[in-house]
Amino acid sequence: MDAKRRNGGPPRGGASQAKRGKTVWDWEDSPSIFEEELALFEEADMETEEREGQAGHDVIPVGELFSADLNPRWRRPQAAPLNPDSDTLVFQQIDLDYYLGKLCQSQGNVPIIRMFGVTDSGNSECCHVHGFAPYFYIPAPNGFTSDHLSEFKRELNSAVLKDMRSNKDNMSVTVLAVDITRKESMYGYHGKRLADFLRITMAMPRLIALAKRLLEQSFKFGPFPIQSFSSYEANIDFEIRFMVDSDVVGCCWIELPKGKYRVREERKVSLCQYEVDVGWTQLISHPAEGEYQRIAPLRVLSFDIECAGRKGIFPEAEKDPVIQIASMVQRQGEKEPFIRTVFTLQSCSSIVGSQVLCFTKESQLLQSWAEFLRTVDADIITGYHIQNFDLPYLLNRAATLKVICSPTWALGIKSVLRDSSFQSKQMGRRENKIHNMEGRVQLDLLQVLLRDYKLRSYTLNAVSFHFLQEQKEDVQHSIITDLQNGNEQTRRRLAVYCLKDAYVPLRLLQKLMCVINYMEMARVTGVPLTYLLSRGQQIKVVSQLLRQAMKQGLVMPVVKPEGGEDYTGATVIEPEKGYYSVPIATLDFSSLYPSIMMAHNLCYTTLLQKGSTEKLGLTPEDFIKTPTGDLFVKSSVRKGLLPDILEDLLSARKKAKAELKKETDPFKKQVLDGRQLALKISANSVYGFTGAQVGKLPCLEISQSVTGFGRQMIEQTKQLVESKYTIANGYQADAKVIYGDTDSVMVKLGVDTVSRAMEVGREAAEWVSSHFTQPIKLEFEKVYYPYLLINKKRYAGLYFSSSADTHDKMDCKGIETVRRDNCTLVANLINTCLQTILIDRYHLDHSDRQVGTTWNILLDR
DNA sequence: TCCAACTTTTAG
DNA sequence: CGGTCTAAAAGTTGGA
Repeated sequence: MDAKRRNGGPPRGGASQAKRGKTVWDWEDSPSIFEEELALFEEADMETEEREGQAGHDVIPVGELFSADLNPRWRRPQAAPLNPDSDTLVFQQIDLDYYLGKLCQSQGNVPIIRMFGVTDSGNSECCHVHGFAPYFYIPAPNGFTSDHLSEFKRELNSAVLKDMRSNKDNMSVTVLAVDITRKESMYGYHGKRLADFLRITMAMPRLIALAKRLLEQSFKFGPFPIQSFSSYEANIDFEIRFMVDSDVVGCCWIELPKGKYRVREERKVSLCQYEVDVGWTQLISHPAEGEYQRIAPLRVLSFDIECAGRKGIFPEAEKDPVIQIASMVQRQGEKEPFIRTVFTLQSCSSIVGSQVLCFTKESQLLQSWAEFLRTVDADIITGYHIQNFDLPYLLNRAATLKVICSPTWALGIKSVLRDSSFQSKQMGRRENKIHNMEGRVQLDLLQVLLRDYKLRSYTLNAVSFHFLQEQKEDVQHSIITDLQNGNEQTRRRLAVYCLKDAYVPLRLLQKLMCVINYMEMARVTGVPLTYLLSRGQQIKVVSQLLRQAMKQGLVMPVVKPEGGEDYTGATVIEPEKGYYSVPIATLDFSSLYPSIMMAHNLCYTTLLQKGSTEKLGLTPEDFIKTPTGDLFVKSSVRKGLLPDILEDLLSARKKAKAELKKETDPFKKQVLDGRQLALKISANSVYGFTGAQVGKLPCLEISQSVTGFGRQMIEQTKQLVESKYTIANGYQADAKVIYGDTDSVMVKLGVDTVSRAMEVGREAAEWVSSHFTQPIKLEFEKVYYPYLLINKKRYAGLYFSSSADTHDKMDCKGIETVRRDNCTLVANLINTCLQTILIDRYHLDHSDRQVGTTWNILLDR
């Protein structure tokens, strides 16, 4: 009896049955709220379906666990037969990578793109895309003609072969092709002159860097002198190269027309229901518009493991066993998980609403769970801290017990662990474990939260409370082993805890709309979903830049990273510190940096490098000089790529917001809101990209000009407001800008009501806007009343925006209440103080004379 | 006790 | 290989 499944009455037993003396646990009261929730799932299931295996009484031999009769929900829907001659295959691609493989026996390895996806009917699919090869460019040397092509190719090929450390694949052809094309470098404006470039196509992606290095050092061929070549687009990931060239964006829908693809019956390498081969020019990529905005019914699996650690020692996979694995599987877009199961070591009492599978041997538990994972065939695997804990632990544990090393988790590819550490100015050093699982997207909720949310605490309990207002089942880590060594009731207690830990990430995923938001970001920026989770900000801009550049015959240079000096950023207006018991209007430039770049046509392609003006014979009408003294041509001469990208992003955002307003379907609303957000973030990261000094294409002329304009604008705004709103001009009082930071000014307009401040604020914003170039726009944002200005970047106030009668919130910036480097007592204390002096101000100020006097002393008046 | 250098955290 | 930006406050550390 290796595995059993039970379904019994309410939990019985308790401390009296525990083998270990004292009552370490105090739990045998009523079922928890979570247990009731689980039970409700069961009822819901019953209404819609006959009793399936889910609620049986029988003990099931382990071999039968995966039988379709017993666990019909585990598998995906049956895949209809696919006839490539008459059927078109349409699927949403969710992951895209490449591998090296042989097209036929005689030839060497070639890179093959692989797309994983899901069809509308929920069938999984793996598509091998053939025929796309990596390439890069170099400028053609002077006097180069097509007659030199073959010699160049031959020389480069032999140089590459000579330099290869080991020629494992026994390649003889590394350079597949060299062609002359007319291109222009995107860096700097040089009169729209196309020049000859050599497009060098290599046999494998990793040969690109090699060829680039050889050409950069010194390269001799034919009658040409030894020279070094700068390279273009040699640092582009192969996946991105393919996606840009074939107009595929992350998570888009792909159509394989009938007659254009082949179905694999044998030689299947994946566990997908459909596995097909197609040529890279045959597939159709649909832009994410209209019906192709939809999302396929993806399977999302969330899991959590429990280990029996030794007292006071963090569990180690080499020593401590895995005792439970809970899993929940949900279809994207549905409200509840349709699989709820926990695998336990040793017996465990039943839990209504979930399946309990008990094992006597840990190795069987692990093996069965791996089989479960393959059977469920999830598209997205989630959980909390799975990337650096659960998955590595399972893998190391399996290695220790010498099980499930092969077959592996997902594909026919062995899963291995890799350590990666990366450093950035922003994030510091960060160590991560990488666990390959081709075809399944690993979405560790902890990583998502670390990336996108600033929280006081990242424990699952704290996060759950923060977002869901719910506490976890409380089980101290120290008693896990005791619970395991107790009886089937204590192990049940543990299993409920484990199930909740698998359930909460699913809830969070839903609440934060992670899947939708990430998918929209992938679609907007054009990178694969997995890039968003494993890579930084830059790749998203590179992807967009390449797409835009390709349309105009521009190529992107490879620049060697060299850190330079920091450049000047934004201005913070010296605050007039104090407590303001009058309304303070706040005016903001919306999307300041993007709109500066658009208004002044700042781009790589419009930058005039030293001496270019004379060389190109440009008149002063053709270009502008930025506050930092850099020169850029006007859009009448050439429209920049970055302004183009930004316009696309911002107009798409406008469109998404308009659609959002009209849309009534809540699911489509979520998608549109996710898109709107992705577009905003993308627009704002373009500036950061140009200023990233160790980046793919830094251009400080752009970034320092942007901040330079920003500084100028905030000063000008201050002066404009203070010059117009004066007593001399017939206003009640002289307006005063009391503070401002980067893109905002706080103005004391001298009016005494919120509604009046709103009126004047709106008018002022509009008037100031008219002094700036389109699309720069100053907007009225909010009124603070009252307003406490402590210092630069530290203030608080009651926030009025939607209504002049009631405040939306108490807004605190930079103060202890929002900082995470104090204990909560400090935050609470300060928060109470602020509430008192901001919200209860009338009480203090007017009604209570005694306190009112103290108040005046405090305010120094 | 003071101060400069460094760290952490936020605003935008 | 990977890695948006600067300004600025306030706290910590360590040397004189």
